[in-house]
Amino acid sequence: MARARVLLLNAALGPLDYRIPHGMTARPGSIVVAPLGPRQLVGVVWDEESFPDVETVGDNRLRNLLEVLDAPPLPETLRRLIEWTADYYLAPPAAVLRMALASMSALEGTRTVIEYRATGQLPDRMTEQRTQAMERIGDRQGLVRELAMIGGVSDTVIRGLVKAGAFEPIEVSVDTPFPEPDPAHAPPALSDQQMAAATDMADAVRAHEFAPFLLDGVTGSGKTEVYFEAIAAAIRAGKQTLVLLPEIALTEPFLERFEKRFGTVPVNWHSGLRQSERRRAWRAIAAGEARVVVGARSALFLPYPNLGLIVVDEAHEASFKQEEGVHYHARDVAVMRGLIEHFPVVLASATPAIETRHQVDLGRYREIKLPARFGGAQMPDIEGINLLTDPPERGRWIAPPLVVAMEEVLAKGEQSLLFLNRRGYAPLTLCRHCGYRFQCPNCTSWMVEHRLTKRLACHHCGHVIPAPRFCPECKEEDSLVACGPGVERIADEVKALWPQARVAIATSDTLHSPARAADFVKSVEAGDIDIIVGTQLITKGYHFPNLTLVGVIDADLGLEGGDLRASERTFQQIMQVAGRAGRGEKPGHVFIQTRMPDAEVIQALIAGDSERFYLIETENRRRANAPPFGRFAAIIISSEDSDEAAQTARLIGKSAPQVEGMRVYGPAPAPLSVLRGRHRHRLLIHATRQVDIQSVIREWLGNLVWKSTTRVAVDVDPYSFM
DNA sequence: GGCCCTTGCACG
DNA sequence: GTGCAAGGGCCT
Repeated sequence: MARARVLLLNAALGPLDYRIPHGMTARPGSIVVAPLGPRQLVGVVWDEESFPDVETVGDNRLRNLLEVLDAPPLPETLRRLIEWTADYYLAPPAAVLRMALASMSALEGTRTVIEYRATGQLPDRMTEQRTQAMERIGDRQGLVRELAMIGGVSDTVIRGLVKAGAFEPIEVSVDTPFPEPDPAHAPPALSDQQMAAATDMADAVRAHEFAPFLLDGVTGSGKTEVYFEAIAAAIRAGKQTLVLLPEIALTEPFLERFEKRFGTVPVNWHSGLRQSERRRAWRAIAAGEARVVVGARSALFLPYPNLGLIVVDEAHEASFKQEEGVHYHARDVAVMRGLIEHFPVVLASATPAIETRHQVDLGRYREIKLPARFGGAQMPDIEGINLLTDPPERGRWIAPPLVVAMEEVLAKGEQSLLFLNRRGYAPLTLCRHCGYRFQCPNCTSWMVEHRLTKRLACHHCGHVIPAPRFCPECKEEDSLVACGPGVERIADEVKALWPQARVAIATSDTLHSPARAADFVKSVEAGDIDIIVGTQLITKGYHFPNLTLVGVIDADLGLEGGDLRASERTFQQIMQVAGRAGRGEKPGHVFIQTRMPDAEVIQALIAGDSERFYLIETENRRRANAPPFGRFAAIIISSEDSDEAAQTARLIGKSAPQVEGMRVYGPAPAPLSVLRGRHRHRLLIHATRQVDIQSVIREWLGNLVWKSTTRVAVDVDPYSFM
């Protein structure tokens, strides 16, 4: 009898065995519908040998599979990638599988609609309406609704014409094919070095072999142009390419550049797609018809049958690490996909992660360094402003030297950018009278004032309240004060200093849609903006030739958390934002405001010496046995019930195994001790590379039981320690 | 005795 | 995840 082991889309469930009924063809990878109790679930037929520990049940207990869905089976290599990801990140395989089957409607098979077009035959009876409709429509084809619109008549007129034989129905797939990018559309003129780099990558694409690259070069050195040539090689070789971007805000400029080079935009994949767009993209990807896909990290697990290249742009970005559900790092899984499927993976970054640099040092990744173009933009001068000796006035945040520099730039008709990685007006609101502080009811965090929308908002759970007029505690009016700066407050300060200056705020609040982002870019390019105040959103991707001054309002902000990547993150962020200055003909200047002018990061930034920073930081990591030399994992226990969470945390802490080379810290209440109404506790596990940390944790937690209302999540290679 | 709510477990 | 059956408490 034919059996199938099926991984169902249910994270709580391991693989289950089913009978393949007579006449049904189902093999590993087939996407099927299976009965589970009274319900029906989608799943994928899996390889028998993948789960040796699963107990097999007798034939008599098997139920029949109900259906094989009309979608291409999941490729064998993708099944291996799903297993690896589940194993490495200690996640249920079904939770990883869900990311591959990211569109339920795409699994329902080809969907068609009926469109109509003129037959050339005239109806027996003509009316004024019919004549008008037929004239206006001509030989166009469309849905009844569309044709009625074009013809300027009602649906009934069109239906009458169909009945009379003047229009005929045509069955059309709702999923119209995507246009194919043309590698010969507009090849760029590359420098010798760029050409050599592009050739290296293209060779690897054609050789069909695993080859990780670090494509390293300052902003403006042409990284995109170079990897575009690798993409061109993949298209010519009939392979699919995936380009991963760290955030949706960067897709718009990317699409534009891509279209200039290849004559059409690539297939776009992100969480904001509508169901119909998602379905169309998924089917094109799974059919191998989508040649180039650009997307957020969730595009990584889609079932490309024929992937030949992955590019991870801005590969150092922490947003590639997923912090919910399956805690995977898209950069690392991308490299694994390249290894399993034998193709090159390009990590592009002007400020590579320490982990990535280390792989280069070990000889595992090939580094391709692009020098800045001769005669082109150069890295700007970087200067520190010591806030201890040169402070701004009370209640102001722009120090006098920066004010002077901005004044000059403004007078020359050039543009400035002030960088502060804090949305809103002020991060904390308190009552001067009684000391009350506005805190989120669901999270351990302050409510951030947004003066533009007249609200207070929690940046963790999205809770908002209207801006209060009096203190809810002591009822005193006019007693509320804003503490600390956000970008809106900096913008106010700018307006107070230069009332005539045109100021734009660039954050995810103001540039929430691609259209808004495009408008913003246009108005800056057109010279309609003098001063931009922005968060990390504007640290990458954009290129404004007339922008010659960058001011970092608070360089110490990123160092406050004190986690292991604080220095690195600060360095990368400030290098990225500094790269916005002087990208055209004119030289740029960068001012970094700091209370710690002697900190290594700040010194390295001012010296413009990234090599020195990498050396020092790598050495610090080596000494602390931090990644990439040692490893971390976190166990996060959360529950709506505070005692229950604490109790489970203690239980897990008490049961910690003694392992050579491994230390367990905690449990302790998480820094964000309440998040979205759940009380959280954390344990941190620090181990040497020799420890098989996943196996240890699997065994450790596998022996314990806790209430089903308590969630225990494992974060392997954590980026957030909150 | 009957009813409701909570809890635990199976689901192939 | 969800449906169901078992167990315990409490009302009639």
